[in-house]
Amino acid sequence: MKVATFNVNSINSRLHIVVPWLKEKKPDFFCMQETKVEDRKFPTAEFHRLGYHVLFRGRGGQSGIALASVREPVRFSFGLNGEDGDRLIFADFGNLKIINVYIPQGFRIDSEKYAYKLKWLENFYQWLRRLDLSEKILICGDMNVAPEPIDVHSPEKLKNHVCFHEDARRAYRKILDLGFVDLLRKMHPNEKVYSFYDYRVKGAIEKGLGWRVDAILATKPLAEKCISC
Amino acid sequence: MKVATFNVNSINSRLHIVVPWLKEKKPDFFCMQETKVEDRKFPTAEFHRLGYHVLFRGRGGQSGIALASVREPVRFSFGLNGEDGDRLIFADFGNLKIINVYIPQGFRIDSEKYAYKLKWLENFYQWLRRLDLSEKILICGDMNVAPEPIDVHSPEKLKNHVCFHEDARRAYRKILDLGFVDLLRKMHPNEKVYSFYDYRVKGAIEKGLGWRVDAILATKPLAEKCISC
DNA sequence: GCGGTAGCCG
DNA sequence: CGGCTACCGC
Repeated sequence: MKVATFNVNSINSRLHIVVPWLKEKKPDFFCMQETKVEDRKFPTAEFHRLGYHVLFRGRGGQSGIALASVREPVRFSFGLNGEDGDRLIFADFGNLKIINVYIPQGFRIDSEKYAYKLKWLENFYQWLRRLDLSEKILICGDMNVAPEPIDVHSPEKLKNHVCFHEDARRAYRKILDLGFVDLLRKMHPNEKVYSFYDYRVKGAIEKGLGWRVDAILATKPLAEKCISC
Repeated sequence: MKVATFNVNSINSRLHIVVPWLKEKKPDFFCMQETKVEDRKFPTAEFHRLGYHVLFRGRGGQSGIALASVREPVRFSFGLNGEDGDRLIFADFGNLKIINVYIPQGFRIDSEKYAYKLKWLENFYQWLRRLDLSEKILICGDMNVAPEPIDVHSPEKLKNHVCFHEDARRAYRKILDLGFVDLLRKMHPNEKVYSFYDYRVKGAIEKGLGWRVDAILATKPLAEKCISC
């Protein structure tokens, strides 16, 4: 079984990358964040053509989330208790449950948006607590949190960044401590692996100025089966 | 010798069409109107890469004009007596002079803009009178005038349109009467040939709702040599 | 920098 | 419809 996650920053502007990639890699599950499209403009047909079922929810402009899967989910829901439906998909595939999430970015630590991010993480934590973690559950997505110093290029300089600030990391850690295993880190305990480079930073990729803010988290029964990440 | 004219409606947005077309057709002269780009953002390198010299003048946003040529002009100027430099290029290639023009559209016949268009046509006429029409001279461009009923899809319905109104046609006719031959009409005296379809009109192309408002005019010594248009 | 939005325009 | 000018967000 293969699972992938990608902050697409507009699915319609990224189809030329996503479609060939899916054709080549054929993941069983493909989680997208920041689809930036209202539901009636979602490119459903493109996914169907590739043999995927697809769940999506967006209001256009910002956020928006989607999950493509070879199998059809037996049930699914959007958001945390009905709120913020364009930031979270829960999909139950019977033997596997997938949560695809786009956690708020938070703008600046002195902003309302950061307070909202911290509250969101707490709500998410409370919502996750109800789950039976002896089941096979995945949380995939853009966490907008780099959990450890190894996950950012300059831990000291970035300690007041909303994606590495101690309060966000603590709130995220609380989620991990429920019993979720960060698969990339499990498979590569000491390796610097980045999932995001800011394209406002000139030469970020060449200079290694990256972040690991995207992740796939698994409950222990599932993490044990992970062979590669 | 091959000459082409194209209202590009933003050269930077049209490069993906213009570049392959130039590679395939290799015209000696390529006249562009509505480049909609200020000079420092003009894609000079793209033309140089294709082996063209290029003249351009624009203030960004609207209008803007450019002329690509395999040969370098021996002299050139923009505008009519220094005015409206982003609507006209005069380029002297020694044995051939080319005038690339973007005549004002005029909005509506009851508007200031239409009065300006008529004045522009008169100024253009006065400017052209000074030329020696025994020389080989071309006027290429978006004339924003359909000269004859055959040049619009619905002559009766469009008689109050700024591009077919009698005053604009009369002013344009005065220019032709200086001794310029409309090459398309010379080569195809009775054929409906359109150079423009309004993309706000649904199905305009399929329904034949076109206009011939673009043209290549030649002085008689040059018109005689025309083999195809 | 590059996605999105809106209103303006031919 | 698809350019433009703007602004917003990450």
